[in-house]
Amino acid sequence: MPQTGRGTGRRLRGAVAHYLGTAIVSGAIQPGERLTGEVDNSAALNVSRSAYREAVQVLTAKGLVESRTKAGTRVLPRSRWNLLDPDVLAWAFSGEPDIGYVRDLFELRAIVEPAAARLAAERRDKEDIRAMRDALGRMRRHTLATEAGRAADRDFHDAVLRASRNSVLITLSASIGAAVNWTTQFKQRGRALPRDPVPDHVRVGDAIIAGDAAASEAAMHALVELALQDTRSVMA
Amino acid sequence: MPQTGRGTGRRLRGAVAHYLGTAIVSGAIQPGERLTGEVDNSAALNVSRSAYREAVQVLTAKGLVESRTKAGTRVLPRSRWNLLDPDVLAWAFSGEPDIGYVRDLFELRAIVEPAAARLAAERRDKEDIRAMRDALGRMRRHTLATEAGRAADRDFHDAVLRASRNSVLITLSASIGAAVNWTTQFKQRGRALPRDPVPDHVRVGDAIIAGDAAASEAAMHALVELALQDTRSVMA
DNA sequence: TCCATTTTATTCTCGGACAAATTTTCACAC
DNA sequence: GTGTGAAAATTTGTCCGAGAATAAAATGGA
Repeated sequence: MPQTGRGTGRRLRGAVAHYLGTAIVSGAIQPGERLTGEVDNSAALNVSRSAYREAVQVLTAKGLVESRTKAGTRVLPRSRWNLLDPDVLAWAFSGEPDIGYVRDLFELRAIVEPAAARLAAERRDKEDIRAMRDALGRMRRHTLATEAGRAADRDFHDAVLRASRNSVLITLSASIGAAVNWTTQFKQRGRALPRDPVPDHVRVGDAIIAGDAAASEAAMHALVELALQDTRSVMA
Repeated sequence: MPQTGRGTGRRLRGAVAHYLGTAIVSGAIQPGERLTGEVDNSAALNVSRSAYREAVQVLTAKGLVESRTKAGTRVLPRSRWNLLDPDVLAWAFSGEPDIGYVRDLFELRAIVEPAAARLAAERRDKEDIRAMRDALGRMRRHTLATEAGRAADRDFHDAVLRASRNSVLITLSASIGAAVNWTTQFKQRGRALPRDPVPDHVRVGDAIIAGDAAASEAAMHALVELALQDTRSVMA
C-alpha cells in the first residue's frame, strides 16, 4: 500500500481503514460500487487478509460499507453514513472537503451550541467557570494564529458543553469540535482573519458565568453566525 | 458463547460485538476495566480469535474500548463513547436503559427537532409535503398502539428531517429515531397513553406545509415537550 | 417462460504460528 | 536504599492457509 499516513503508533489496520475511508468519503469509490474482493485488495495493499478484514469491519461499524457473502462489500448510500463519527469527519476533511458538508455542520452547530450555552448558563458550577475563564485567558494571550490559541478555543467550547451536563451534547462536541478545528485551520490557510473573534468569546463566557440563559444563547448564536460568515467568505 | 441474540443473518462477529457492547454500556464492565485477554475470552465465547478480534474492532470504532499491546484492551471513559451511534443506542436500550441517558436524548431532541422543523418549513418541496401527509394519514388510521402506527410516526419525523435538507441532521435522525422508537414502545409497555398525540403531529405538519417557520418550530417544540412529559411520568 | 437444481464466487470462520510492543521484573552498580 | 539498564514475560498485532457458509448466477428441464 502507498504509505498513506502510516504514522507511528497508528496500526496497520488503522492505515488501511484510513486509506479506504478517505477513498469512500472523497467519492473516489461511489455509493453502490463494489470494493475489490478481499483476496485481491489485501494483496494489492500488501497486507494480510486479516488486517484488511479488520479495517473493513471498522468501515462497517461507521456505516460506510456493507458486506454480504457472495455479493461482496458495497459502499452504502450517504444517508447511511455516520456523518458525525469523528473518524468519518477526519477522513472527509483530510482531502478537499465537500462544501455542502461544511455548510450542514455549521448549521448543526448554529442549532446545538446556542442551546448548549443556554443550558450551561443554567447549570454551570464553580469548576466550569474556572475552566472557561482559563480558556478565555489563554485565547487572549495566544490569539487564534497559534496552535496554543486554537487549543484554548477548543477547550472553551468543550467547557461550555461540559457545563451543559448533557452527555449526548458532549459526544457531539467531539465531532463538531473537530470540524471547528479544521475550519479555523482552513481559514488561517487562506488570508488573515477579518476580525478578532476573542471579544465574541468573552461575551459568551461572561453571560454564562452570570447565569443569564437568554444572553448566553444569543451571544453564542452571534459567535457561530460570525464564524460561518468568515468561513463562507473564504470558501467562496 | 451464550446464544445471545444470535439472530439469523446476524454474523457471528456481530453477535460477539453485541454481547460485549451490551456488557459495556450496561455497566457490567466499567470504564477503565480491562477485558480478558483475546485468547482466553475468545475461547470462553467459543469463537475463533479472528472473529473475536473483528468484534473488538467494531467496539473500537465506536469509541467503547482501546487496545494496546501488552496493556490489553480497556473500556474507555463514557465521554469517549459514540453515544449517538445507532448500535450503541440499541445496546444501551436492549437492557434496562439509563434514565439519565434518556433524559439527555430527549433534551437533544428538544433542541434539534424544532430547529429542523423550522428549516423544513423553509425548504420543503412537493414531495416532502406528500410524504408528511401520507405519514400523518397512516398515523391517524392506525394510532400509536399498533406497529404500523409507530412506523408512520417514525416516517413522519424522518420526512421532516429530510425536508430540512441537512445531511448531518438526517444522520442524527437515525439515532434519535431509534431512541424515540424505543421510548414509545416503553410507554406502551407501561400504561395507556394519557393523551392522543396525533393532533400534535398534525399541527406540526400543517405548519410546515404552510411554510410557517415560527409556527413549525413552536409546534414541534410543544410536541417534543409533551412526549418528554409522558415518558417522564411513566419512568418515575 | 418459469421453476428447480447446480455451479460458482465471495465472504465468514477457524487454527496456528510468529512478530512487535511494552510492561514488569530482576540484577547490578552506585 | 535507590536508580539504571538489561532481560523476561505478556498481550495485542500480523501473517498464512484451509475449509465452511451463503447467496448470486448459470443451467437445464417442464
